[in-house]
Amino acid sequence: MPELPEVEVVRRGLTPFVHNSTINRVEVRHDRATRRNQGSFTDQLQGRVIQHISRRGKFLWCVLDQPEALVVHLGMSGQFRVYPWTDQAVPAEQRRHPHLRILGEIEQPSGAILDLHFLDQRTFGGMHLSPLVLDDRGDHIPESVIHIARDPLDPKFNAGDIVKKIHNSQSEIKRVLLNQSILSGIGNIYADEALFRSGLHGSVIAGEVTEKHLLELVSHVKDVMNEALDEGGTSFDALYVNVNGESGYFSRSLAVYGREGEPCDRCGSDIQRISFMNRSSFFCGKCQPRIPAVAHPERAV
DNA sequence: CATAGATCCTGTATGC
DNA sequence: TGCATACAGGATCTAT
Repeated sequence: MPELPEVEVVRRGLTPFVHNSTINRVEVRHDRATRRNQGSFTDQLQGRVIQHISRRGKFLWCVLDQPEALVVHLGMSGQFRVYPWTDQAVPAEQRRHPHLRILGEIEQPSGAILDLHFLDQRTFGGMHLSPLVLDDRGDHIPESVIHIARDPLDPKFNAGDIVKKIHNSQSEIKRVLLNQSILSGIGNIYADEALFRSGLHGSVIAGEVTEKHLLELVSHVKDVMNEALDEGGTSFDALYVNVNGESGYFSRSLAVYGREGEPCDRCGSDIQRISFMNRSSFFCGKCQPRIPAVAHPERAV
C-alpha cells in the first residue's frame, strides 16, 4: 500500500545508487512486471545510463540518456532491494526469492557494481519505458504518466486550482481524493487521515463542501504526507520497506486508519469501519458527520 | 465527458 | 486438520 510518502522514501533511497549509473544487465523473472512495456524490456535497457530518478504522485521514473524514462509503479507491494556485487555475487537465497520479478545489474560511475532487485508479492506493480514529453507547465514527464495530476508536494502544485476542481465534482469527497487525475499521491490510508483531520466524512459530496473547508482538507493532505515522510513512511508488515529493507514508523501516528473500535484521539468515541469503494474506510462518527456542510457550516475556519 | 464498478493478484487471517 | 472465504487495494478498462 505504498502511497506518496512511501514512494518518495524509495526514490530517495534509490537516488545515490542509480545516479549516473549504467544498466549492465536486466533479467525479467515474471512477465507481468513488464506488462505495460512495448518491445523487449531487457534489450531496451541494456547499456543505458540513469541520469536521475523523479516522481509524481505514486509513479517513479528513471530519466535515461535519451529523452525517455523507465517508469516504475510499486502497486500494492512492489519494493526495491539493493545488494553490493561481490565475487560471490548475490547470495543464492536472494536470487531465489519467490517474489523476485526483475533483476538489474548496474555500474556506478566509481566502477562499483550493484544488484538491484524488484520484488512484488501481489504483482500489481511493474515498470515500462515511456518517452518524455512536456506537461502543461513545461515539466518533463513520461507520456504514460501525463494523465496523473500534480501531487501536494510538487512545487507547482496550486491548492487554489485544485480546490476549484474538487468543488466542481458531484462525487463523494473520498472518491475525489483517491482520483489521481485531480490530485495525486493519495491512497486509502492518507485519504482517511486527512478526512479525519478535516472533520469530513468520506461520503460527503465534494461540491457541497465549502471551498474554504476544501482548502483546509488539501492542507491536511499535504501535512499528513510530510509528517509520514519524516517518519520514513507507513509500514504494517514486510510488504512496504525502503531499499535497505527497513520499515517506516508512521503507522504509530495514524489517528483513524486500522483503528476500528479504538477511541478517537479527539472525542474518545469508537472509531468505525465501513466498506467503501471495495475497501475499508475508518472514521470517527462524531468528529466526521456525513453532512458537515449543512450540520456544521462554521467548521471551515 | 463524468462517473461507477469490475478486474487483476497472492499471502494472511478467520470461520466452519 | 483442511477447506472455503474475506481482506488488503493500486491503476486501468469497460459500461452507463
